[in-house]
Amino acid sequence: MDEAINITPVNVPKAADVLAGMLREKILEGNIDEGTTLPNERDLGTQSGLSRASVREALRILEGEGLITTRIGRNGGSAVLRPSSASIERSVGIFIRGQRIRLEAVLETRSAIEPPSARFAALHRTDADLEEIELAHTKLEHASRSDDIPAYIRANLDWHVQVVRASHNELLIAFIGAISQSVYVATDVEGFNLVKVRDAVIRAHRRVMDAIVARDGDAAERRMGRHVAAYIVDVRKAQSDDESSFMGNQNGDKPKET
Amino acid sequence: MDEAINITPVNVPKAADVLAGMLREKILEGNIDEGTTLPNERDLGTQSGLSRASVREALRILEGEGLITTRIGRNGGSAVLRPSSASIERSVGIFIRGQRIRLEAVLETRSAIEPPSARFAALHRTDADLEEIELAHTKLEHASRSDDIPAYIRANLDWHVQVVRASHNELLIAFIGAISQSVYVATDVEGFNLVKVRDAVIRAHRRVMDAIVARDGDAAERRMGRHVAAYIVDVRKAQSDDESSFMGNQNGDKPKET
DNA sequence: AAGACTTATTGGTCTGACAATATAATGTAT
DNA sequence: ATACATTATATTGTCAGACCAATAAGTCTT
Repeated sequence: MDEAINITPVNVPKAADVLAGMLREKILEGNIDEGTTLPNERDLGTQSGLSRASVREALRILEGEGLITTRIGRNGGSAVLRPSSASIERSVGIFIRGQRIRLEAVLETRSAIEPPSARFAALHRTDADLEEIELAHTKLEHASRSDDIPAYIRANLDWHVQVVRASHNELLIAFIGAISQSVYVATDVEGFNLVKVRDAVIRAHRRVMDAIVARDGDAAERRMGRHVAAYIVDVRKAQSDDESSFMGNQNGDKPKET
Repeated sequence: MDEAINITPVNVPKAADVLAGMLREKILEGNIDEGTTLPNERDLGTQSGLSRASVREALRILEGEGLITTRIGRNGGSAVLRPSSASIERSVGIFIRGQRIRLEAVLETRSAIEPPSARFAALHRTDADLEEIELAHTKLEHASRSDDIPAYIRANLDWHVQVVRASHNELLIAFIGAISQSVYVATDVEGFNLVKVRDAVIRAHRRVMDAIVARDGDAAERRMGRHVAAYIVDVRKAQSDDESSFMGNQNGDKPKET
């Protein structure tokens, strides 16, 4: 009896899942131009033999995956989309909040990704990339001089994103973008964005940029590594009184103002 | 007239989106234990004032985000789930396929993430982590000795995943898991898994493991960096005849057999 | 030619019903 | 009393059909 029928657990996929899977494959196959609209919901129903309700559930799934966008009205419908990093950013954000990822771990992840990204930026950059990075740096300096802390934090974040963009590695860009929102929350803490710290940040950025301009990958990686390491130390110092610093809350939950 | 009413584009969220958003917040808030079931669809309908169809669309969205799982039957319903890395893996997979990310970029991403992960592994590892890594290494050696290439590739991949797991950084673990599938496809190429290469891989792994055992972060990062760099060179060499090597196809699309 | 009106197409939502399924409750035989 | 078969029930899965809402194409008027 050891070689009995022995079937696997019964597989009962839902109609909407099946249809979503079929459409997903068709889209990822790549033979459909972006912007092309799928048949309308009623036609999809008759073609697939499903009700409109099931078709709509399938479309909601695909919409959630960032594969289509749906517009109302005449000439509306579900248009095919090239999946962007937005979907990665969303799932990473949910993961961080839902798993209560420690702030420390988010910064650690950034400190892992950015130095090699800086290396690739130095190796693969174009002149246009340099302009973007310089522009972000100028905005950072300006925000720092005018003591506009929120603008400073945003500009700081943007500079880092621009550097990674210069790597021309879409996955690294997506990963950095995904954790940026959390890093933003993390660095919005009292006593962290003091003038002294800000000046050090600006000088460190300058050194990294020099290496990228010179296409010196080793130096770019090394300098960026030191920079983000110092960053972590400063953040840790600035919030040492806040013990339970996980990322479960969307609000800033910054320490009390004194 | 420069300061007219000037409203932003009209905001017309769909009923299902609104409900999904409310439920998402409630879940991520964290006050609901995993496994708790939401009210059934009809109750959700009456409570929210929406039809069951809209409620179901909302639930499909949440299901896609990995926040709930829905079971049929009495005592069924939608149970709250802790979001796992599975959702990240799915969105990254879609991104890689849909954006036609170059194979080169996937390997490059891995070569960026793994060396710092090895450093963290050396710093944060437990003895249990070491056992897992050793186990994976033993399997790798065995597969190599028995010339079981598929098993060898899987074991190789698993070893790398185990090292990153030892870093105890959930985000890095999720990222590596997400690109592992693509790396698997990438490394399943003719002429890459020769005995000579396999022996070098095993020796390199040994050196990385020694550093992790010794809690030597610098050495672990350096050795892992050299290892994955050599990896890329070997892959590039083995598939130099295949020009259009992007990740748009789920099948192996390995070079023709000679 | 410009603007106002009409109409057609499409997604958005609701209602109500029935089918499928998994568990709970109940009954029955040992 | 316990093991097992049967029935009842709660819940999701699916469908059909209708109407509303938004948008753009078509048409008419001036």
